Amino acid sequence: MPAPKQTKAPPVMADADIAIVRIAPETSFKNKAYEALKEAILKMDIYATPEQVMLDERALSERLGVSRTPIREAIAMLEQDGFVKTVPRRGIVVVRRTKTEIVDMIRAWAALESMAARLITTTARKKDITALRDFFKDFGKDRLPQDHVEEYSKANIAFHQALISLSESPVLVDLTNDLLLHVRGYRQLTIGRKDRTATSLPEHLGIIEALEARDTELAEKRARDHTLGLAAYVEAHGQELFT
Amino acid sequence: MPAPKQTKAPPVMADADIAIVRIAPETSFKNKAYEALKEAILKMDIYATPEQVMLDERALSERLGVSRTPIREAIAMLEQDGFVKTVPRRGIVVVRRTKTEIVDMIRAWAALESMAARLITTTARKKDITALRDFFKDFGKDRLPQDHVEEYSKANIAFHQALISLSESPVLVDLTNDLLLHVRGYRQLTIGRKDRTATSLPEHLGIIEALEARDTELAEKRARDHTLGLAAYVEAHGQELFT
DNA sequence: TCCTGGTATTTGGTATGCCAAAAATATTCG
DNA sequence: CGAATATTTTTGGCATACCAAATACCAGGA
Repeated sequence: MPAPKQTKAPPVMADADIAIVRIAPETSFKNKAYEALKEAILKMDIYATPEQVMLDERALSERLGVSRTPIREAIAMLEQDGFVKTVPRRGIVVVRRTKTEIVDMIRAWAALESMAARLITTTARKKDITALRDFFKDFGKDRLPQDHVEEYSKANIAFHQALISLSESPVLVDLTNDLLLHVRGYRQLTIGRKDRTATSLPEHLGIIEALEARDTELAEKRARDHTLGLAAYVEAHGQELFT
Repeated sequence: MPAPKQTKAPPVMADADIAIVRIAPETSFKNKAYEALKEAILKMDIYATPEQVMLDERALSERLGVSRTPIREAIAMLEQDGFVKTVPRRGIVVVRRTKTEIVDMIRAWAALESMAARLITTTARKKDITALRDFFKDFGKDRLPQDHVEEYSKANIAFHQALISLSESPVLVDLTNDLLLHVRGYRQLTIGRKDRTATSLPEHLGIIEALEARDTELAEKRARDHTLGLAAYVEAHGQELFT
């Protein structure tokens, strides 16, 4: 790139790169509708309501103040995610997963997380690994997780997400987040259970130790077994939730 | 449920469940367009063309003989899959993955497949496991894979898909297939390489043996290492493909 | 010739309207 | 009264028209 001429030049764009990246294209209605509907679906306790939940395009478009077109596109996206299923001339139903499906998802999650653990042992910085302990700093002998289930549950999810992120693998992160969204509503009812919460913390610390020790095989195994334990728990005790 | 009256009843639906599930709702234009576009994208050699490939809604709608509406819904779905990315007022671009992304996907694939192997050792029937050998029955000492790369590549993919299916885990199957679609076009250029093909067959047989022996840990390890080997290979030798 | 404006065109985004199938409701007839 | 039937309403699918932003193109002037 040639140096700027020293003579008085006509007004040109300043040479210094002004910090203008690109005018942010304000998200389209389609994407706004997608986010809004996704959040609404995740928020509603789908497994608590007895009859199946239906969505109505026209009602939604009126509710969100946009036409049906962007709504329909958002629905199409949600259907790809597996959150809803549209039945022609019938309606749009919010998908309920069966217990078997949830267990299956948790197993896949275990697979992805154990791979993340494996990668972390070879690439992550010690500092970042140790930082994982912070998620549980509020819990200990004098403040047991099983006495603060709700709070621990949040820390738990945050820990797992941070763990996966340390792998620096966008694919693992994305896939896991997707799975977590499906399992989540469910977690509120099961993961928080006291009997499991008690064993959860030590297992988490065990994973962190293996990561710090750069023991690839052990870290993978502990991460896998921990989440598979959850799967087994749901399979054994989650019956009543899927009537 | 009350028992049917024994008196001569007026013509009603037969009691025996006739195997009619539901009149198949002939797929909508939206879904047809989705399948058509997906196939077209996968078929085109996206990594061979120098300039980025763009799609045009109007051209597509004319080409497929439908209006833009179902086309746009199909595009929205493909975008969820990560096959295309639409830029407002600019166009729809077919996404190119970088080498790093492909490697990342293969790692995730390895994670899922190793979990499948794990599950198979505890649930699959001996007969079905043994049947996996059939995919390679056309290859041997007198007919080396590296001399029939194209044919072996197909057998290879079929084997992996059959393997995952044996896990009887819909989630693992779906996630793996999705990943495979992204990696596939790529495989044509890399997996078929002679140097790797030579080691592939023995590794496959090793996996099958571990499955037959119901050795959970070993099967998992072999499945994982086999696919991670592919990831390492692409990472090391796939450079020239991503100019 | 080259730069500058301005104009026409392209392209995705959105709103509307109509259609047919399905469901819900009303009606008719034995 | 009850069941079969006709009618209305509901609902997703699709086509079309218009908009605004981004781009491409073109004419005029230094």
